[in-house]
Amino acid sequence: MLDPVSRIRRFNRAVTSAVGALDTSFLGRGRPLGAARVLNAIGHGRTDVGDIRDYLALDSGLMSRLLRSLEDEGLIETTAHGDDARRRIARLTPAGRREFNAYEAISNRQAKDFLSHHTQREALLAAMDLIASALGRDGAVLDEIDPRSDEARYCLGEYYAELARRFKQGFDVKLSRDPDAKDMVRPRGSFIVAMSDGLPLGCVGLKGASGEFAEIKRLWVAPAARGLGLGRRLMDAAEKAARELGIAVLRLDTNSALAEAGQLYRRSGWTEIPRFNDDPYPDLFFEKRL
Amino acid sequence: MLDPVSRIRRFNRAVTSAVGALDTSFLGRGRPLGAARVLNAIGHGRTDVGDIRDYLALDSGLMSRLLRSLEDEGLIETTAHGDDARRRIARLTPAGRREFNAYEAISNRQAKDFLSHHTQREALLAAMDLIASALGRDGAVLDEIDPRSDEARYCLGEYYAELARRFKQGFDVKLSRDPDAKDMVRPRGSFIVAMSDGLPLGCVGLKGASGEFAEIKRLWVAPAARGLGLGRRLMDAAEKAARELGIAVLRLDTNSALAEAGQLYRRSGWTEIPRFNDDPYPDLFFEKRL
DNA sequence: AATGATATCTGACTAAAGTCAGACATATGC
DNA sequence: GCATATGTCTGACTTTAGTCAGATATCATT
Repeated sequence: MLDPVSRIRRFNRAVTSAVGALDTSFLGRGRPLGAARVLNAIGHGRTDVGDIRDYLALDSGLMSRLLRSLEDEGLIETTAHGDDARRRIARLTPAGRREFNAYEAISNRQAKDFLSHHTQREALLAAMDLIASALGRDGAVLDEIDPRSDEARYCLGEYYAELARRFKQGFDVKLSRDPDAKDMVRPRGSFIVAMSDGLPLGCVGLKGASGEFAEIKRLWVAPAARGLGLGRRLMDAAEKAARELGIAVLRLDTNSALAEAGQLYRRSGWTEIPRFNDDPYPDLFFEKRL
Repeated sequence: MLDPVSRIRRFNRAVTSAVGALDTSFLGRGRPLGAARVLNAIGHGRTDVGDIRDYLALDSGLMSRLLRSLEDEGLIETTAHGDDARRRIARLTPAGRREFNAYEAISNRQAKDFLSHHTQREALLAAMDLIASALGRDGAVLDEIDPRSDEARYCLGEYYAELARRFKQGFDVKLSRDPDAKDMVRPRGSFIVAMSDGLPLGCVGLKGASGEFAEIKRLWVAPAARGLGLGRRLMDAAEKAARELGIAVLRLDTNSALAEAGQLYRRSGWTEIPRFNDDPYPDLFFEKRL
């Protein structure tokens, strides 16, 4: 009764019926599920017909007919792609936008209903994040963004909060050598986030232009996404950016309380070096030559 | 990006594609999904045709045809129900059992694959338990069982472990007034577990025959299932059993460290009374007249 | 300009799922 | 015993999903 496989299968059964309920409620708008799925994909910003076809795993003939039926209903318009007239772009008409909003409202209401019936909301949401990340393990996309953007600031906030929890003496950004955002933007450096379906799951900063070496800063992975190799991917991406910027030597500082991070560095070709700055928080220092 | 509704919807999307993958793998056995679902329902112990129809939400005509096709394949047999000859009972033939096992193997393999790709297994399983319980909130079934059965012993083990965590001074069953199992079996008392799809989610004991009152003991709800009103349901079931056994006065002892429990008692008609035993652990005592 | 690759569309299918009215046998209440 | 309700089955549909072989237009390369 405790065996992991039956626990997973119990989860599968519970979730299958929940998904079925959502599908059924979508039928309430008098449109087959296939057409509703295409409309929703377009509404969520997928405009390229081929892209939608891949995403929904549809046959090209079926896709074409579904598009036609939505067009006949006056919900979408299709135009040729500017660069390549073979490709088609689908867009919602105002009527289509209204219909899409109605589907959104159904989904949102279901989500709210679910939440409102439960007291331990944060635990439930954390569990959902964890599972969504685990299921969509290949789903996280790495993006280079501005370290002052909302997504980046969210990641940094979580990162600082975690340091505060894990360091015995707490953590105060002001006491640490906080890198200037401009040093983490090309051409001097870079800032990379891992996004999964709108949720930031991790980040890393490459702080360049401070002499003979550049630094890796602010490597963070959301608790929900640990154990999926995201830290590795972020580090690889940061190294790649460093190479592109012509950086030859990378350094970083960390704290021995962050054991997973230390392991990751050692396993990916970093070597420990003596202290190279006077920041009060780190007690471990690494270098890697590219 | 942090709003609860989008987090739930991200979870929905992740899970929808996972469910789709399981469905697709079921098609590998050359049978349409509808027939496979019926076969699996029968294999999992649903034998009553009407019950299967409700569970899978099938039209009676469709259901009948699916049964016929499984019968033609030699996988099931149907017979009339003993009490009511209108109702039909479906059972697997040996060939059907083999085919069902093949589907089971597919599900089990998928579950194992999923686990083997992740490092934080316990966290993942705990999250799945939590969500499965939350989604299947009406799914928990209360059963009266022997307090020496595996399910009961599992619940009690979890209960003791939780007390040990929550009491400052720890918890040792041997120091407490551990009720004799025979006092929690009819006709003297009762022991009730809440089972959800094979997983015990909670328990409560009714210890009778010790004089002018009976006692409620060992009320426990699994962390994954808290906030769903299961404690209330268990207490109601225990009171019902007490009434059936002709018990007029119920008492219980608890500890103020278990705040939720105290709240539950107060909200369901129990009144605080002076200490009525010398057990070292409890510091709060309640009574309820039926 | 010719060739081959690519993106989409059309026509002609099949399979699966779902619907509905009515038939039939059996149960239940008076 | 009779009327009514219930559970299952059959026949005759419709709708949705999915498949496949070309047709057509466009792009990239030589």
